[in-house]
Amino acid sequence: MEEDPIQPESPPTALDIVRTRSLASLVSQELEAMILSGALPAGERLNEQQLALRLGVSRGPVREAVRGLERSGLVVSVRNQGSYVRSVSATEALEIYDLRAALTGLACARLAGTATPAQLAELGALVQRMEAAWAADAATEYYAANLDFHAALLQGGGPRGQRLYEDLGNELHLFRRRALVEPQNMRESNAEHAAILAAIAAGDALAARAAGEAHIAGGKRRFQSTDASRPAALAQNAASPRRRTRRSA
Amino acid sequence: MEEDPIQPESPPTALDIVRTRSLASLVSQELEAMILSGALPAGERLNEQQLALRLGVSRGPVREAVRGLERSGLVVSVRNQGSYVRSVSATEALEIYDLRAALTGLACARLAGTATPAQLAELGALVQRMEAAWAADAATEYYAANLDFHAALLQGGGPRGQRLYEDLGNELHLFRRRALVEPQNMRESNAEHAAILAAIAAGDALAARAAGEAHIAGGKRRFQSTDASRPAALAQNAASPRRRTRRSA
DNA sequence: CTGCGGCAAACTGTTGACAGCCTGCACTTG
DNA sequence: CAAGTGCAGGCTGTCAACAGTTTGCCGCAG
Repeated sequence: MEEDPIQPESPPTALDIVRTRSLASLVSQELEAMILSGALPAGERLNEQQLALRLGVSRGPVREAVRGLERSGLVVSVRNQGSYVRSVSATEALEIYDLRAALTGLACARLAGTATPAQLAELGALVQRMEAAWAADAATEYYAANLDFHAALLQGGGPRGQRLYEDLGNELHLFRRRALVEPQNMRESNAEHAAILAAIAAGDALAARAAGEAHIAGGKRRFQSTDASRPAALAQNAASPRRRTRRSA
Repeated sequence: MEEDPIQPESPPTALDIVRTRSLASLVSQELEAMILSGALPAGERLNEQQLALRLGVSRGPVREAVRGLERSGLVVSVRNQGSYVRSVSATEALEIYDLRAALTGLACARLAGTATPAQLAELGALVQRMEAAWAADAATEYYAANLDFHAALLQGGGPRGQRLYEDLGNELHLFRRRALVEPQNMRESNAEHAAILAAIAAGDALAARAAGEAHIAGGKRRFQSTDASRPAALAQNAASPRRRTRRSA
């Protein structure tokens, strides 16, 4: 045996990753990270052989990955013309907020009936972490804790809804790299978090749902007031897949 | 020229489809139809070269299509082992019902504020069509009209939510080919349709939302009472991707 | 100077082929 | 007779190459 099957290796950091994940899935993961990090901005053309060369693989896996990303809404493709990082319009962004509100409300309502003490403690710790981040004016820390909080919320709602929520969040990232978290917004947002947690802890499904929806609606409002209504951002982000532009090598 | 570009051919039934759609997208469409029609039942293994041979294409487009279907939740893949039509468990099916309820409620609420007379007329016509189908005991006719009704509902909610709803509906089809529409259920279901329409026509967003959610919840209840709670169906549909089974050609 | 037509480069779409892995059967051995 | 082992077959994962199309540029005519 080349590997001892008895002792469990907790860190999957080995080349047995290669044994379980296909190249296409790894490329997909990498491309998704590139898109969400902004390395591949919205509207950017995806050159297959260039990506293949850069990632050290053939064009086959790249094409498969792109096809998957197309289905998940991060990429749009036109035959014989190429694939482009999807541009999300302002109206689409607003709709996505509504969808996320509905999903969050559902998850909160369910969580109000099924939450374990451990889950409540976890949510409470995250709220405190965000409170501390606000006090320290640590935007990135707040951002991370906020992501965790929402993930924990959705985790209680069900696996399918969780994946849906993540996908929608990714699409939103295409419009604006990161939601602007101003100090005032942080405070307001975290107050809503606390309200959600309180309703869940009280076991009040209706109130939890309303609080969850109100929180996302608040995020939508904050988003609108800072960015979306500006025509500049609108015009910039509503750009359709433009004509191919020859790259100078 | 082999084709006159002046006169607009309303039916796109030509081989210029080949000029706009890639083989991979056509294969994806075909596979999706096969899965939803039951020609490829849940748990079925997808043999790439067999599918390629059957569809008259190479394995490349088939692989790309399968990758897309994997992202949309219809297929699961295991490296070096193959792809399988996804099996949806009973609990997942119930969660999907909840998600669809939230989406439908959202669409109804928005529609209550934005519905045009034409949209209202269309919805009313569909309700009448279903009423007639119920009177004639025409299950398939009712089924089709029901699909149209919900599509029209979601269309008013936004394009993104519509696609989401369709995807979730497809996943539900994986659990049970078609929701059993018994005469009693048809009557009950269509009464809920009428309630939705009334709330939308009245412009009452809250009532419309509640009616929309109640309708899907009713469908979930009807689904549970007829099928899901039966342990047989549960065991059959919860099957995981099983070991490869050699096919006798 | 402007509009048009042809040409060449690049890129996508598709195919066929090769290597590695898993599976299942048959044989051997205790 | 049961359990383990070697072997052949099939299938997936990946790659390299070919054909078709689109695109951008250059030259030419008006």
